[in-house]
Amino acid sequence: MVRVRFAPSPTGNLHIGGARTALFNWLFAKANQGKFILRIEDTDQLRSKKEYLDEILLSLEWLGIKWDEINHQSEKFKLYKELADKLLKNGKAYIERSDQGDEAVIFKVEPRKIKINDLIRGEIEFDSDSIKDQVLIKSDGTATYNFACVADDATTDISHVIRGDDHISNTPKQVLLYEALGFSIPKFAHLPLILGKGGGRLSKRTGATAISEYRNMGYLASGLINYLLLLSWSPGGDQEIIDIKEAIKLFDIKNVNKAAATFDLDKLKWMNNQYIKKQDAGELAEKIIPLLLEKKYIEKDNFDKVRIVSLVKLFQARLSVLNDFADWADFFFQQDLKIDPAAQVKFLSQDLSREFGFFAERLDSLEEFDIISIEKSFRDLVKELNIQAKVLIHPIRVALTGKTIGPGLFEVIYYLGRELTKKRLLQWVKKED
RNA sequence: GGCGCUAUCGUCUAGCCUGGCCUAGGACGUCAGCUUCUCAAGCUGAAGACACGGGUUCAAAUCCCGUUAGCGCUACCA
Repeated sequence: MVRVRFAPSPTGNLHIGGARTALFNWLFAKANQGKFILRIEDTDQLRSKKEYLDEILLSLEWLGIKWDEINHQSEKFKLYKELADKLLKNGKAYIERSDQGDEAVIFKVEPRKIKINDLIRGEIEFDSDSIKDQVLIKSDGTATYNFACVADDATTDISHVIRGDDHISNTPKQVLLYEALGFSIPKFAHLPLILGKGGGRLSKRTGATAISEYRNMGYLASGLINYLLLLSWSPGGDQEIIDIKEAIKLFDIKNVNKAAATFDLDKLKWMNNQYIKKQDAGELAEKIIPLLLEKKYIEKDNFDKVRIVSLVKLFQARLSVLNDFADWADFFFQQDLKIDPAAQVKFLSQDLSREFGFFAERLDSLEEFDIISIEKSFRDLVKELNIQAKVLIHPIRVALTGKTIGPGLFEVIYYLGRELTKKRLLQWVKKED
């Protein structure tokens, strides 16, 4: 039975690297009908915080990574003590007393060679000469990372330890402990690291690290998952858009790369846009509505959902992140239009009173206020005025949306509605006495 | 410093195990064009890589050795 675990420590948020490790573990479990266990490594009582734990759990849930079991190291002090006593009894560990009289349990490292067969990297050999005797139980009575890790993996029957590259050097220390304790050794797979832009470690400076930040920026869990999946893994061909269901079918740990990968926000954005385009506009609207409420663009229990779905459709293809919608569609929700100064200078400097006035009149007299009729009335007007359509389209767009960019003008007019359109047009018509 | 890991376009990668099908494929990004009321989206095209040096071989991106560079670990943190 395949049993894997993801073991975050609640001393920080769930970040990109952790999420990728969790994803690969989860995928490996799913692909092999195994179990995915979440272990909270909270032995560091000083740095572990409840809010971090909550954030990690929430982020995993948001990503759709569900755990079959969960356990906390802070509740297993007794286990660690028992195992340490066992090593003390059979002479594989000793007690060291500090000047203050505190006692620590130390593991004796005998000189020898340790071989591990990594599922991703193949055989790696270490010499225990380079490993010092290891502290098992600290003088405050808590277990050290390597000891707790082995104790937990062994007693929860973890079959495969899939974790970050940074743990390779811990592996020989842990193998020694498995053997001393008489436990069978799990299979190891070390995932390459995810680097920040420029090659260094992923950090705040090189981009957001917390999963929750990506959620707040309006990334879709599906898009982020697909992007993460492609960091250091590929199905072996050219396919890139792989949803989670297909990923379970295709995932094979043998196809994990050995080299570290650099996180690329541009590609993440592209990927997210792919998923936004694929998603049903109604579902997308459900996710966008909270953002609009937050901006006070709409009022709770008092908005036209159908209209919002239509507006979402208007922008869907051009959204990299959900939050883009609130920025680009603001003119549909704000009474007082904010006009981009540069756009105003470029398109509204000249007097368009006559043209705007005519168009407002035509819209007013339209029997059917639909997109086709709006466009027809506009085309007729420019023909009569003997001007090019775009000469008038751009200024009107700026007058109505405050921007030079946006969806098709006639759709904009339709969804803005007759009255608001007229009002925004007429603001540019100089009154003559 | 010691130990370990890694090395294909700027980035993510396919190919490497099982040498010839590789004048190295795809994607993001960049640039150009098409479309068009703008911006996206879409479509078409372009530029762009086997880190270096030695082997082995009829033949090497692929196998071997070395060099260089990058990264990780080297805690009574996890």
